[in-house]
Amino acid sequence: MFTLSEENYLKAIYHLELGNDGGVSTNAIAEKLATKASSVTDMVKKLSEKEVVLYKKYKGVTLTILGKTVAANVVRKHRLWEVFLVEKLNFSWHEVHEVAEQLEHIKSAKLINQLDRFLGFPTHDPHGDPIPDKDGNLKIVAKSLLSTLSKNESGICIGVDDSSSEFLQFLDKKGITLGKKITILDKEDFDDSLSILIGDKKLSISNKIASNLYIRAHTGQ
Amino acid sequence: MFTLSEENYLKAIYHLELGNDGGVSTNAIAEKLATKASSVTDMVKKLSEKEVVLYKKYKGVTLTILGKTVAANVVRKHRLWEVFLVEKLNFSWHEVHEVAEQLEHIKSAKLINQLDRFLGFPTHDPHGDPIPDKDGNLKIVAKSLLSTLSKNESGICIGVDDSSSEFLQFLDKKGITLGKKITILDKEDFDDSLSILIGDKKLSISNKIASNLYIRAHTGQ
DNA sequence: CATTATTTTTAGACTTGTCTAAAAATTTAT
DNA sequence: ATAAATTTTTAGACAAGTCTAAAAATAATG
Repeated sequence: MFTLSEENYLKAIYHLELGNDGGVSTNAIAEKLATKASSVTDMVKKLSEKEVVLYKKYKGVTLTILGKTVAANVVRKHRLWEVFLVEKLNFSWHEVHEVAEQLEHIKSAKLINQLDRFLGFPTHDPHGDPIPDKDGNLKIVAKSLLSTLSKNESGICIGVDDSSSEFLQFLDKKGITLGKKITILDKEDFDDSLSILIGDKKLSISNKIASNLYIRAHTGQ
Repeated sequence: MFTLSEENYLKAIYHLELGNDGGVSTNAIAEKLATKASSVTDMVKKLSEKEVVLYKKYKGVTLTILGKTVAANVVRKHRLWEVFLVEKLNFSWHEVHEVAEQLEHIKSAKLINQLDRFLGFPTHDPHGDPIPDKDGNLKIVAKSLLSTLSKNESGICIGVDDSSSEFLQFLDKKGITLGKKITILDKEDFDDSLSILIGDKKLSISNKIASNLYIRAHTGQ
């Protein structure tokens, strides 16, 4: 069994490992968890004894198979709860993270299995991130940043890179939500801003926005 | 804001105050929380400084108005989550307590308000206990123990006194659930056991069982 | 390759919540 | 009402998780 703190460390390492290949540095973990490197060192030793991470002094940290399973399970719970909050309790996608951070630590296998069933076995959370299955595996969907599409190409909005509350609220305001079809009408060379068609609305968005929106190729009409 | 531990102390004191009138003793709290009296003394001092309890050395503890509100809110969350688990996630009534003990500490006003709405504003949890409203008030329903009814009287089963997992599973096995009509067919003098009619089934139950089942008077047919 | 600069670890301290053992207060009983 | 029993509090210690400041290791630079 793992404490709340241990689970948060495992989750942080899990996310960092997906980004960088290879070991994760003490400092990177400290930054992610808004704590101090010295605290990370202490905790990492503990996790190493519990055999959920591999740790060599000064050499960074890697999750073991067990560690990865534990971490993925926390992520699974987080994302399932996010779906619940949005679909059943009418939360907006920018409101769910904070609450899910708490709910992800509730310990009950039956709870999470039944929740999964109750929600209809969703595969993605409200930000488009994949939900790991019971064994911790996640289905990777080929996705590209909207900013990489060319003029007249189109795709389905399937996720965000930056899931900060501010960005999500901005998207809400613009009417950009998951599942919508987006077509590039034009690209401005001097600032890389885009003119897009979303639904039946024409919008102009900056490159910064386009670099935080994930698109699945839209085959056919 | 209150820590998990503080909330558990407040909840314990809240429940103990409903039983005994007057101040609650250190020992009673210690027993309820399976901790030591010395730990209770420490915590009670802290709660006193936070102005949620009144505390005089050697004289026991009472909740302040604020303390009662906080405690009732934890109870409210506990019971709403129990309803959720039973109604939406197909938990049995004997399985919900442990999980609700965790869920009751999740902090989000919106979460609990939306959950309340999602569940249709329930007034009682799966064991028949009343759910405090947002202000901490609870509707007391007149109830009697089944063991106090006389021959040929009947009533609706509305709650249990002992909500241990064992007792609840026993009731499940016998087909005794909330909302069912129970009629006393006969009372045995020598052991106070009862012969009852529940639904269309005849059962014989001991006095111990009958002293743990709450009944609402059944007016009319 | 020697010297900075950076990263990481160690050492010691602090907080929260708990415990044991002993002291103090209260209650019960003779 | 005084002695005995019980309850409650105090004092000191411990574990988990964190912090600061200093030391050690690694990486970067001339």
